[in-house]
Amino acid sequence: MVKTKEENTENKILEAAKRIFQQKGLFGARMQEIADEAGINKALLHYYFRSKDLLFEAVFTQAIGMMAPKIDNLLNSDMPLEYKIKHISEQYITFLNKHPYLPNFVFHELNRNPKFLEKMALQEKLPGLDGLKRQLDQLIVEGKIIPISAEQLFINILSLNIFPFIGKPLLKVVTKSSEEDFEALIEERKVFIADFIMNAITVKS
Amino acid sequence: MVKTKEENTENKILEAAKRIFQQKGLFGARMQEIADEAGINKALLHYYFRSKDLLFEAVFTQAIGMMAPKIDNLLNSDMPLEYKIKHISEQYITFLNKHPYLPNFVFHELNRNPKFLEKMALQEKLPGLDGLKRQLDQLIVEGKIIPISAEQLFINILSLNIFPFIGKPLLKVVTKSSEEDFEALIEERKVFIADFIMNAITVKS
DNA sequence: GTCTATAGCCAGATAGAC
DNA sequence: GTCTATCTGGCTATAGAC
Repeated sequence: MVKTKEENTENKILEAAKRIFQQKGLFGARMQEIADEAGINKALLHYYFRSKDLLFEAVFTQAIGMMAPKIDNLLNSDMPLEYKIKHISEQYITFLNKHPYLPNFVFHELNRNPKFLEKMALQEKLPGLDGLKRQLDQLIVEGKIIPISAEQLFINILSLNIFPFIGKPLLKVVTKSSEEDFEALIEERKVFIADFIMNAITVKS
Repeated sequence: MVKTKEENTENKILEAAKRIFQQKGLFGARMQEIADEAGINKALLHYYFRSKDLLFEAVFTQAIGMMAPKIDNLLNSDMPLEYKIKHISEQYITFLNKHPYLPNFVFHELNRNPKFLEKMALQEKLPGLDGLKRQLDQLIVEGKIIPISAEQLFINILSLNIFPFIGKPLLKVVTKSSEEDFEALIEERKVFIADFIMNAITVKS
């Protein structure tokens, strides 16, 4: 009987490293801390991943890999625009609720070291805007939505979905929300964001 | 003749520390690096600020102090809502263009250590949503805007203005923008964001 | 106030037994 | 594969001359 994925050491380390790196960043994390979290000792970390940098890279690559497909889905599926916008927020927010540290982690490290994006050959993996652009042009010609650039709409969709997770500490204070209040606000956004965007771009008859 | 603000040592250190901390974060920054940037030696940093933590705190407090008044302006000035929304983006984006590392820095550190917000007694300095709420209620009753919660509108305004600066590395790649292209996109948003929001909340006659 | 030199600590990495 | 013990370098912080 082979060990399950959760039980083997390499995976235990990755899971522990994920938790620690995502909360503290590359420089804030300690190898000892990760070892403790994984229930093993420091030497084993180096046995499996050679160095802190390489362990970090493994965690970071996996994190990007979790966020990218969701974006691709928004941009390049064949569903109608309204359907996609109505469902992207629900999917994305549900996903981020399970991984609340992810946006802060990914964007902080990307800003610190943008060459991650090139280095990992993500240009080829990351989707472009061509699909969305075609879809928008069509709807604009039909007079169904106002003229809007795919770039700006895309930036808005991502902003509205992701920023609340990054800005949570500040937003909680300004909106005077308890933890439960804020969770409710986020939950509400699963439909609120889509309505807001559709209102903004739909041509009223 | 007294030294100008820019020339005195304490201020040279603060400016240098700001640049380094904002790019690398508390743990990524090195005291030696800050000393070099300020054109002095490490010992002087400790002479003026005692420790790395205290120097960091000085920089961070100042950073928060730069962002908060802009938010207060949005929430608690007496101007009409449409005027405020139309001008907040222009002001905020102009400001962030001059301090592009600020959002990433502030929100990363707030997530790492949310007690900064309480510790600095910012609850009293940070504005609440009461003013905006009253303004919205009035407009809703008059039938000029759709029913919308002040909390959600506030989160949206902040998201649309701030996120592009945090997400820049990713957004540049996905939108296939050069540095100049992306700057143009941001510039465009000074008016685009306001139009987008007003479209979303205005009741069409 | 500003400098050089150094103390003291801590974290990443390795050696080597089992 | 997994452990304990240890090396090594680098970083914050301080001592002390000027």
